[in-house]
Amino acid sequence: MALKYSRQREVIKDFLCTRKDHPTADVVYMNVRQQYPNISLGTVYRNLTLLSDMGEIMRLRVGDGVDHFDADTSPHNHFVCSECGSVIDLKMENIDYIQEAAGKDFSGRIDGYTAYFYGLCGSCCGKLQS
Amino acid sequence: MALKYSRQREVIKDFLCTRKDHPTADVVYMNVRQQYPNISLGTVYRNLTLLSDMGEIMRLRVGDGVDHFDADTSPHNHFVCSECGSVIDLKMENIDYIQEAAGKDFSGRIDGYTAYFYGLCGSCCGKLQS
DNA sequence: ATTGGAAATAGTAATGATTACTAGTTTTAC
DNA sequence: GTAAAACTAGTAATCATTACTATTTCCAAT
Repeated sequence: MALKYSRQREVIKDFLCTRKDHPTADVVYMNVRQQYPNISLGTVYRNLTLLSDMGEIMRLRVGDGVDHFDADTSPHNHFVCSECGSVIDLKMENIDYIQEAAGKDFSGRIDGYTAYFYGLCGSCCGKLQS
Repeated sequence: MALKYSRQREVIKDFLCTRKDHPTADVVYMNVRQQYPNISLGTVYRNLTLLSDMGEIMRLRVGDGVDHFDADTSPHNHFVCSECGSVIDLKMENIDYIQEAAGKDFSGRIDGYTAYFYGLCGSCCGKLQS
């Protein structure tokens, strides 16, 4: 009996599945509280960690000091806007080749990688052309 | 007169140049205090930020919750050991092509990327084979 | 060389994301 | 039904980093 059902965890997972913008724990908390008014922030954090440990969701450390979460666990890369901070999915060819490249002259074992691209998102790009 | 000389900044930069292990602000603080006993942690943080803003050093956000700093500003990639947490330089071919790949089907502007590889370093790899 | 003011410093307090703790509640295997 | 294990809400603690403040240092112009 490793894992027990919890309504809170279900609601958190369900909410995350409706979003494609990689919300932070705090954003998840704010939203989930609409349907589940007295859920605790600690519960949100614990379940997000649990779900990502189980591989049901992904934790994104994009380098802005706050963890983001993604219900889409299929392999894909992310873009982070330097202006507005939004985290966006990238549609691009597979680049797993870089993992091979990294392992060529390395004495340890490489299990994976994370790649984040940054710059200006489409919306911020337009705004700054005035 | 934008930037003024400071002995503290010089000592911090000099120390960082002697290290290839990408120390954290706290490690820099501990070590610099040997030659400069009453330097403040805030001064270390402020100068590390200043130096990286000027492009003299690099700030590495490897996703372990602590910033690491690197005096080597030439383009290269990093490996993070999942076991011991050490951050190691990788000797590998240039992979800037992934930035082109990311920009192909993207409406914004891509200015750069960060790629971190993870797994077991050579030393931890050996220890876990018992 | 003196000096005025901008930039830097030490020391400390504040911030903010995340984790830990605790007493009580829910789930579930028997 | 029941008991143990897992979970929860609420709160306190942690820890990296930033902000604040009174004082000191650097340096360009006199």
